[in-house]
Amino acid sequence: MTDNTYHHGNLKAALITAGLEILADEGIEGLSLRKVAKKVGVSHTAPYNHFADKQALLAAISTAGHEQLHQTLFGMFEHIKDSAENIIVEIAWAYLQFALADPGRFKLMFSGALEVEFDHPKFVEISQKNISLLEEIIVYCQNNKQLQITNVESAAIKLWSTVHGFSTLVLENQFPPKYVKEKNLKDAMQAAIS
Amino acid sequence: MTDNTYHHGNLKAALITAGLEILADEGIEGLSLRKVAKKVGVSHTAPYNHFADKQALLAAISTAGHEQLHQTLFGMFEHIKDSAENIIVEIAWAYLQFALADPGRFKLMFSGALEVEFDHPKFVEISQKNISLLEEIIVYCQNNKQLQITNVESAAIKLWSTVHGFSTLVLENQFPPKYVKEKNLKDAMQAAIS
DNA sequence: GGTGAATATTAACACTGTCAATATTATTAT
DNA sequence: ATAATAATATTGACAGTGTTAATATTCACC
Repeated sequence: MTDNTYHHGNLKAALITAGLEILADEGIEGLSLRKVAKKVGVSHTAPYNHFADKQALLAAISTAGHEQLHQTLFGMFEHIKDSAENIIVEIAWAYLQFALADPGRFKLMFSGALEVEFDHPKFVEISQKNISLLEEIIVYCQNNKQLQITNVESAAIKLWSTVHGFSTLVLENQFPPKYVKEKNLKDAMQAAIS
Repeated sequence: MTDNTYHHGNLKAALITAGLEILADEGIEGLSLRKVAKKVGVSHTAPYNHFADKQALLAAISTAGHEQLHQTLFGMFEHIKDSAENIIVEIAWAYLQFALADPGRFKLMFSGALEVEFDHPKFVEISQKNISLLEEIIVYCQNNKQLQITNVESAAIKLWSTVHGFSTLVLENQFPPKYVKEKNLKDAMQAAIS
């Protein structure tokens, strides 16, 4: 219950947010257990009381990232769904912006730093939530005549695949420069998901 | 010129292939500079005569992986182009199989372990070669009436994005289990890229 | 054959994840 | 409330990591 003595109080949450900060500041390379602990002001083995090992901490940070992504996409959808001409493109753009805004976070989220099945039901939950949101968006666009779809589930997987693939490849500089110039990135993206 | 004395002879190439072997055996976590050196039977600082740092070695291994991918896809295309009903699906399937066959290699290839622009023109070259192959395939399918396309470049980016995104998300277990059961993985993929 | 360049080795450094042993605080039972 | 137990944190150690500096060996060439 105290706040500056032996017991921290809510170390678990503090470690996760500190991890996200390090991710934003130094990228995925700088994210070490000891550095996270030091940032919170705690000994380098204190995290072991809350996470089995580094993997578990990374998984928790990754899950927090997925929650941020969900919040970003959900907020975007709520904000534009009655005004945007092409909702899908706007959502895809938000996804790419999320990746570019904090590449370290995005890379951790999709770097398989997790043993999904067993340990982290929370991750499965948020993952499900994200794809459900995509389905919701698709259904909305369908009703809105912005989209013609027969199988919503397949459409969601397809959309996520394309958007995620494009974002990843941009992030990793896999496209030859002439294909994706920075200026017309949004045009390139629109062409890629159309 | 000798083969078992002080000078190794072709250490650079040996390090790259040893790196690929470790990647296949132990995954990306087990890939350390020292382990690669030990596998080749050389001191742990010998690699520094051929690579500036670990990043440079990883970039070289990654480039070798891209060359293997190119060879795989090119060979597949040559083999099926006159017989397959849906070339695109077969190529996409080969891409996914390449990823699943050696996840460590695939992850390294697309894990941004490189400072593309400057150091490694070879990487840019092979990257260009791969997307050119995709374009070639698309043009072939276009002539073959398997595909209707207006802009080949955009189509290549779109195809690569979708296939790569789907493969990555499968590899990282991001799809909820019910969406992609192991048995109908190919069906799911076909739906995703159709 | 001797000289310089290329290549390899040994030794050391700071940093990492992890474990064992210990210390402190919180909670619960009596 | 006090004693016992659980929860939480610390210190110290260990092997493994990337990297650098200093040194040794071999190669290519005059």
